Amino acid sequence: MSFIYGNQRIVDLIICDAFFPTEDSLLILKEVTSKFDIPTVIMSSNGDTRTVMKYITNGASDFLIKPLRIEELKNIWQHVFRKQIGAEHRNYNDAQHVDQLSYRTMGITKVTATLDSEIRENNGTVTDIRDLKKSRLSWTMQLHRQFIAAVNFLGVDKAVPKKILEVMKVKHLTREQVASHLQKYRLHLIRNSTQTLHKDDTPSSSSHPSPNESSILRTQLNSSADSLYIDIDRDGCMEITDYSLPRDDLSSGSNCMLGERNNYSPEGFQDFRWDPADKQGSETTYLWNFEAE
DNA sequence: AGTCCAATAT
DNA sequence: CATATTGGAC
Repeated sequence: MSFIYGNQRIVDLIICDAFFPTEDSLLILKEVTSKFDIPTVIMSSNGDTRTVMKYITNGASDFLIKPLRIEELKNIWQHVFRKQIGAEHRNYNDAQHVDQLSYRTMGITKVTATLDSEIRENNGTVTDIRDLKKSRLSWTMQLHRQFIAAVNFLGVDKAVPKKILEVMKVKHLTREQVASHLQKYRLHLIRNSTQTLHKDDTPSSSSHPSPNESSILRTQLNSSADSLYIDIDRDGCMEITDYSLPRDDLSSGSNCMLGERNNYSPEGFQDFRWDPADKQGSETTYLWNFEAE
């Protein structure tokens, strides 16, 4: 509170844990809202309605449930902006205005760290954190399933990134991402095909082919690649799903399917069951099968 | 030090 | 578009 009193002019937003160690966060919230009208965001691991209501009715601008995803923090500047609209009743369509506000909000981390007003100095320097840490699309089982369905729909030989993208109908998915996945998918097709075609060969060459061997096998395969047959996904799932992607600007990132890091098993695509030899015989349906004609 | 794999470069 | 390489997380 002493910091806020001393820096009220440069504090755009307050983020306060509900279980502040030494002070009652509710008291802080009440005092801030009564004296300063600084947007205050409360966060807590406890998100039950009564708790949230308690803080909202006492003036909290938002209530965030921990653990937080970066997507949830990304848009908290809106509370600062909303306050500005109410106070000034102008400029709310000015994109540059928004940028300035969000940049100032981004500086808060620095303020709390240094207890200093270095925000201005940062103004020209602050870069969007998305520029620093680009997230990667996580090909979840379901997304992969849709990918497979699209590929099978088009036919393996006709399945190219652009067409796959059209068939999949997944918002914000880029052609490049599909192309990358397709590349890996084909690689696994080839790998497994060579294993099957040479299953009677010496086990050493098929299980751990040398670089030379694999490239030879691969060229042999390329000629017959068109004859590879791939089963269509059993449920033919073509659900339309909205997957959020790195540069997406969702106001609520709660359903964001983009993981910070994918959760593939060490075996690579085992989670996708690329491997037809997967032996979990029960209800497991192979996403695809193939056979050399 | 090495693997994995989406992103990026060619 | 296909293929090769990179780079960041593990």
